[in-house]
Amino acid sequence: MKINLYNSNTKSKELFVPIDSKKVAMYVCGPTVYSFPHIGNARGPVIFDVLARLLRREYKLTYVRNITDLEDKIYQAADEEGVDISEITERYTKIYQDDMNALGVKKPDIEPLATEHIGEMIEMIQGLIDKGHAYQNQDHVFFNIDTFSDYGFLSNRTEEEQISGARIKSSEIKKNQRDFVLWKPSTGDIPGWESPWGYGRPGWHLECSAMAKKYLGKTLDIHGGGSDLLFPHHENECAQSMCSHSGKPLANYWVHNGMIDFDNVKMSKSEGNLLLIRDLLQEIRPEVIRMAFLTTHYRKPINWNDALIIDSEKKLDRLYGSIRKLGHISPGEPSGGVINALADDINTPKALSELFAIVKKINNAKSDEESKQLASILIGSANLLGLMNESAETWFDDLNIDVDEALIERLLNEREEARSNKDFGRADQIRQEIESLGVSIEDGPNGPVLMKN
RNA sequence: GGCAAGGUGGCAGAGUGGUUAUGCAGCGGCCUGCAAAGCCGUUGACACGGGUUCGAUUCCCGUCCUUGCCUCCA
Repeated sequence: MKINLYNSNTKSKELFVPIDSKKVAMYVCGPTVYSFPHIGNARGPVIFDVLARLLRREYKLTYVRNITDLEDKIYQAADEEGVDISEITERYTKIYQDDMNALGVKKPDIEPLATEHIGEMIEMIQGLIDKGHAYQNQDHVFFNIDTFSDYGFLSNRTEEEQISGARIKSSEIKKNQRDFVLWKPSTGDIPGWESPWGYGRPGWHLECSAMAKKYLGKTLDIHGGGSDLLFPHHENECAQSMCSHSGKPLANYWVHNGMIDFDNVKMSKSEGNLLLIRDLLQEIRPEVIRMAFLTTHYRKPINWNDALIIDSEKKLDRLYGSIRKLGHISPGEPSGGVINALADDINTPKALSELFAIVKKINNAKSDEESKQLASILIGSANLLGLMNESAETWFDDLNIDVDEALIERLLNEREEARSNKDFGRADQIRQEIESLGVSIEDGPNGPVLMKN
């Protein structure tokens, strides 16, 4: 299997060749745990989950996704609620993990906490100071950008561009206004650790560099994250890591997922248009959300709206519909078409079209035997995308609405009686009544089947 | 202003230098008491203007428009 990935660094699709032909090291920037994750927070995890599933077919993958439990917004949240910082971080870490699990995102191999790696960070800062890439000033330590001539290579920004575009106020304690903080002092209730530069805490970008190095080595095969992290977060990670590791690249392949828009406006805290996963799951089944993500190629924006949800649900209806009458089917080997689509820069829309091609074959199959064989391939293929995790029975039975089952049962019996008496006017009347309750009826060879409207 | 992505049929959304995406919706059949589901067939597209080419939706240039990043953000 040859995998091609779009590398943000070179802005082109490249053949993926890991450093070790048997192993792959992948690091993805995880959440800052200070509030409920929103739908945008889930896109990356779902995409990288698909990539991980694909990679595991071929390689021994070590997938690391960090938890940032060390950040000023967390302290602010704790302060506002009047609770301990750990209460905030533990609560939202749990919620994040639960939400991801609901969406069928498998756990990464390692989920390190920033607060458990302060030692590694201090060590990295010291190394940078020793090499002349960082300097201390007024209890702060800054990365000295002027010592890294490649600064800006990842996000493709020249120095002039960074300065002309920047609205950062020039700081008196920095040598260059683009220098970023590696260590800063902590006062009051803000947590801190003892360090050679006084009591304080690390700057934002450092944790990823330190943890990536610890668990995966100096150069990663794949580094992933949202496209909005490209600058400055990943640029700064690169600077720190490369200067710490005598110029070795931090990652060979940079993979960035696109954002989710809401009415064509980016969903973000500052826009105040956050859609929480938790709230969404009240109304929508998790697999529908996952399908909605996979409908669009990962690098493009997704516009989130009701039509997308309805569409996604119907796609799943078609997938599950094809295996509905076949009983229990075990997942088989995924189809080559699906694997190839995913291997081509995670082309999930193409992979879905391959799934529907199998559905068509199942529906056209001449025998049950043939259908079942194809269904096994379908499920195995869909599983690679993290779809079709339940049985068709569960999918269609899960009406997910409040219904008076006894009432429907009674109406159903009444209708069957009318039908057997060829009183079709009455039968249709009852069907309408049932449909007004949110349930539709399908008459099949084995009697009527209920479906959600 | 700089950097980057994109404008595909009614909607969503892949892809391609020359013939089919796919899903939903529509239309005509089959099936059904009627429907639904399923099947068969079918309408319908590549922002605009140039250029390269035997031929461009696909490559190049320009125009218009949309979006993201440049500041915490997935």
